[in-house]
Amino acid sequence: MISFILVRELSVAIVGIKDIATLAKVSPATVSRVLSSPELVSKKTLNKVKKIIDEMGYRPNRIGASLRTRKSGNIMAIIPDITNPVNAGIIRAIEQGAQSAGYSILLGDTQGLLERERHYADLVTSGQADGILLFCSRMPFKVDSNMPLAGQIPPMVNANESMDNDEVVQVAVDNVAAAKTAVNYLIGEGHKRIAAITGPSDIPSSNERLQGYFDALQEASIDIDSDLQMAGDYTVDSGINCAEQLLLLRKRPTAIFCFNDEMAIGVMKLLKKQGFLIPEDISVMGFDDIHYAEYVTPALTTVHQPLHEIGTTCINLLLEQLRGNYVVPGKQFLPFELKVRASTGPAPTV
Amino acid sequence: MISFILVRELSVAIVGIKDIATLAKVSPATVSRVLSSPELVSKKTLNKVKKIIDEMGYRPNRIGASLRTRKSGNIMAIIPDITNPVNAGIIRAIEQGAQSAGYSILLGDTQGLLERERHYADLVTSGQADGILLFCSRMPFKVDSNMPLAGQIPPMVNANESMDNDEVVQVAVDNVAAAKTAVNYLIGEGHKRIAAITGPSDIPSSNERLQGYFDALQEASIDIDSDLQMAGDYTVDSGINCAEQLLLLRKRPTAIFCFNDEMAIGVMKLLKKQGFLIPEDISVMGFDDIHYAEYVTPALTTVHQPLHEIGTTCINLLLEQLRGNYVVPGKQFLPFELKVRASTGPAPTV
DNA sequence: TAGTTAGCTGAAAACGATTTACATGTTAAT
DNA sequence: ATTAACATGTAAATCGTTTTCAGCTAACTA
Repeated sequence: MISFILVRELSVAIVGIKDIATLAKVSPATVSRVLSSPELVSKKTLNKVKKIIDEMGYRPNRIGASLRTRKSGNIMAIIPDITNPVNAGIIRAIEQGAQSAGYSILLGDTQGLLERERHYADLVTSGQADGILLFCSRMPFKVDSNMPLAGQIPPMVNANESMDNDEVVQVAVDNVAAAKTAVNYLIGEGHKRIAAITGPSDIPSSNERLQGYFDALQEASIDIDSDLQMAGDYTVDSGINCAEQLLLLRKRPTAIFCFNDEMAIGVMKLLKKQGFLIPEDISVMGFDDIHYAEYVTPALTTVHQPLHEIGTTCINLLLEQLRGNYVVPGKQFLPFELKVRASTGPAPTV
Repeated sequence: MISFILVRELSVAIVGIKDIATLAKVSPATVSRVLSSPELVSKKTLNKVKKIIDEMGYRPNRIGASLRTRKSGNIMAIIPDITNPVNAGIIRAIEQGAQSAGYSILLGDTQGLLERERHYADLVTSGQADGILLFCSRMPFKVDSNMPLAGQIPPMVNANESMDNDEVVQVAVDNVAAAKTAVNYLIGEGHKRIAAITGPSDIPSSNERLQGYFDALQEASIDIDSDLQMAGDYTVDSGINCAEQLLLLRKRPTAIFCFNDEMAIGVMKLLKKQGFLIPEDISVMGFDDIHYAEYVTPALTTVHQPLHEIGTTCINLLLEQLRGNYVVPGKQFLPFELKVRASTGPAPTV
């Protein structure tokens, strides 16, 4: 218990730029230049200083530097749920890109609470982060909608969600096109009664998927039956509940399109429990293509999202902004892919 | 492109403690006190200053404060893979605990690379973080093993892994006991040929589980057959590969104990593909109890790890250290639970 | 009334780097 | 030999806080 304060003084933080300067018999400024603009200092002093730095194991204090340069070297990632494999996959790619550009990721799991989104967004206001990666759909800043957005918010990119503000740069899959593709495939298999289990109604990406669902049905001249639309909340349990409701219907659907894989897994669980055959009785389609979609039984047909690509695109667009370069705002779409597996098939002929 | 520098100057960063002080006609010191020790300032000035702070939307610059206080308010989480649901689950709990204590989590995904572990550990040396949550088993610092560890490393807790250094505080499930429980259960079901698919041999927790496996067999006087131990790498694919090898054996196992659920899922996939019945022909046991274990078919019997509890315990022990309090080093075990589902059953009677 | 105390407040010195402006030393050109 | 140009180095200001120390006022005690 001789205490960490002591410890840190002694073994870690004691050596500063001034100490190095003294030991190398140069000024602190020279040491600083050795580290950040070595081309400005003579070979001889460069080596001399570098050697001392090595010997002493000197690490420049980032806080001191940040204060002066007004750059923290951190990027704030604001995420509703890090436990969600889609988010985790994207984050992983982001983290890689950030680290190789010398940035660190600050992780903020908000549990969907606006309050916490705001809190984390404030970290950039307070200098702890230089930019934001936002995985939710709400603007975490108070903005004056009469003024151009660019002047009001820090560098930011909206990842894998949609905001209704066209002035923010957004990276995601084209949800309406993707959902439409999925439903078209089901229609192609002869399905006419296709149910949709959506996400929460306040989540734009869910509404976009719903739009794609409508579009596909409309183009195929299939009547839209509102009994076939159920609102889930992206959890397995909600998939189970919604499926229950659907099975109670007088005219059951022959296919169920779930707006994420979790709910699809729930749906399959219930269907199997009730003795339904998948896909012979009812086809099940997911969305996301999480890792496990492939391993449930039957393997889940779903829409693949390119998580790694989404992540790298996000971080690149953010880094570009952080470099002070202009990035054209608006949605940037990445390609999705329909993964046809065993959970979908032709509509029953009865 | 009129640039963020401009932007930030104008709309965000311009108001500092001095501005508030000037406006409120007090000294910066008083403003600081209003924020951090309001009991030291009179009601009247308190209100006056608070009002100005509100009006101006002033947020203290954390970097400036950090420089002075030598506390960054950050905790470094060093994780081999954030995509792993076990890690993600723990992190989520940690993040909550950290945030309510006023700390932010810096996320470092190392992809298992020592170099990156070191890099992230260095962030505390450079003042960017005050403590470390380590999800791997290697010490990311050079330490002199002749000296007590306490003086050489910053506040740190080892999460869900094992380090062979008893001086570091560690939080996890008792892997040997857990594995032993799992294998005992299989033995109780009449299995005698029980295979083990381990993790990488350089991962302590995997070796601990192997030890538990040995212990259980030994106590039941079952001969240990080295053909039945396969080294996987915690991926679904390695589960598939190992299962393949096991099926090629002249005397096949009647149960397969996988050291994580991913590999168990792979094993089940292969078994089903080859027409084996689970658990009638072969029982499959996992470890971790990830979210999806419940939803594969048949539902996976596995060892449940209390992720949330592990997370909160980790963060609490770290916070305790950060407060300067002594924390007794060594392993702290959290209770596991055997979840018996459908993938295991009595040994075939042949 | 004088002296003490308690309660507030302010001035100024940190914290550890970067960076500007300037000084020195060296070389090359006239 | 003088000067200009350049290479190299230094001193000092700066970033935005916190915190120590001292000072002031008002209230209380003797």
